Amino acid sequence: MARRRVHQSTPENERAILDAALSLAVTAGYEGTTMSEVARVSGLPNGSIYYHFENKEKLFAELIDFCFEIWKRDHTGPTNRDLLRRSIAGSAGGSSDPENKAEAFWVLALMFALDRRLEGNLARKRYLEVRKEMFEHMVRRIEAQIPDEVLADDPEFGRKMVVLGRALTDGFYVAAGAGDDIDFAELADLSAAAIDGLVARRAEELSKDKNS
Amino acid sequence: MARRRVHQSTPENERAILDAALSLAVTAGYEGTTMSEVARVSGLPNGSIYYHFENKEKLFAELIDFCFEIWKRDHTGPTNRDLLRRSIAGSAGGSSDPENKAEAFWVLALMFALDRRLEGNLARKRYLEVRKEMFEHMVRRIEAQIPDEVLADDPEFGRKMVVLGRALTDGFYVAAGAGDDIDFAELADLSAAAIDGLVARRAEELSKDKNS
DNA sequence: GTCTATAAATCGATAGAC
DNA sequence: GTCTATCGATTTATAGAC
Repeated sequence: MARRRVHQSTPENERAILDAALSLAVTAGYEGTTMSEVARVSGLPNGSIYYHFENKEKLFAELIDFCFEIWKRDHTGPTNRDLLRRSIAGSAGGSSDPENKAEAFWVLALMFALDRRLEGNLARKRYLEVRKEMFEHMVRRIEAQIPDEVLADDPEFGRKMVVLGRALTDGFYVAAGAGDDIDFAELADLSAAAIDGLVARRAEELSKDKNS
Repeated sequence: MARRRVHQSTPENERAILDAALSLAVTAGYEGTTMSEVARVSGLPNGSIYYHFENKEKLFAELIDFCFEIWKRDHTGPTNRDLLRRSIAGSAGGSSDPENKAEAFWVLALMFALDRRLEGNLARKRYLEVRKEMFEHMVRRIEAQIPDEVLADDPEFGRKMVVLGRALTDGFYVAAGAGDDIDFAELADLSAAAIDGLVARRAEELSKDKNS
């Protein structure tokens, strides 16, 4: 028999609730995920959910934070030259890998972005903040790969490339959700090549201007 | 006093119901749009909705068809060289132009694509069919703009470009929904340039291979 | 065909025993 | 802290008068 500590706060149960909420929300979204189902999947009774989390909004707000921490951990390695390729390729595995929290999170996030009836909802507000943090995070990473002359000419160029990259990533998650018949690995390469091409072309134009 | 015809089937009411459903669904999605609200906005009582449409699923399935017809009408002009640019630029005006049915439709469509709990839902099934038709429609249009040598070398190249273009369009609608601070017109140009660059590069590679 | 009233099911949330 | 039972609000859909 394993020892069991009795008089103690049990964050394990909160983890179980968050895990249950995530796995459900990925396929059903915010409004489609009911607190009863969260209770059932987590193995806890209905009332316990409301003991650990004040209400549905706050549960999902904490879920956003919970997932963002995982995302940051997965996207902070010092050596990673093709974030975009990885993100897009990851969109394909929505249903195949249930343990891939980062990808699961992204689908939930898209629903929060689109559902404008959730205006004012605490969880949606938290996601929009996280979305901005993710954006700045990726701007810092991509600017290191852009020639200095390009950034000197247009300091916003890196941000624009991130906007493009995020649109592509979001779009491929939509495609995965719609069940489009796509070779995600190949399209991820094409996407990366398309953005690299824009950077190269801009650098080329600038060097031409200088020599004239 | 205007004349009023009494004993007659009234498709005007069905139009009013479809219009009401669309304007609501754009901001609230499928599940967020209630039949009571549709009734209220359309000006008809609750029961009349169910007289004209069998149930919620069939109402939305017909709404998809209704919007697709508008979309086809707007995207079939013989002279239109930059579909992608227009689509992306249009994503910005989600809230500004309430009469822009084509753009409104796109947002509703994204929700149908993402909400996997609607598996088996008639309206979602209809959208996925329409999504395929839209895809083929755009493939035909883009292949006319791709050099023959490229298509001879890779007959699927046009389809891949449409996949990229659609991902970008979908992604920018997500960005608009999230309220991202973006110059959509400029990003639309960059997107078009990115895809044009891929085509040009492929054509360049092929002509180089031939001369070796 | 139009409209009211309401049924049947489900949701988020709470009360209170243990 | 855990669990059951249930409230009150909301949703889709129907029944039936007009």
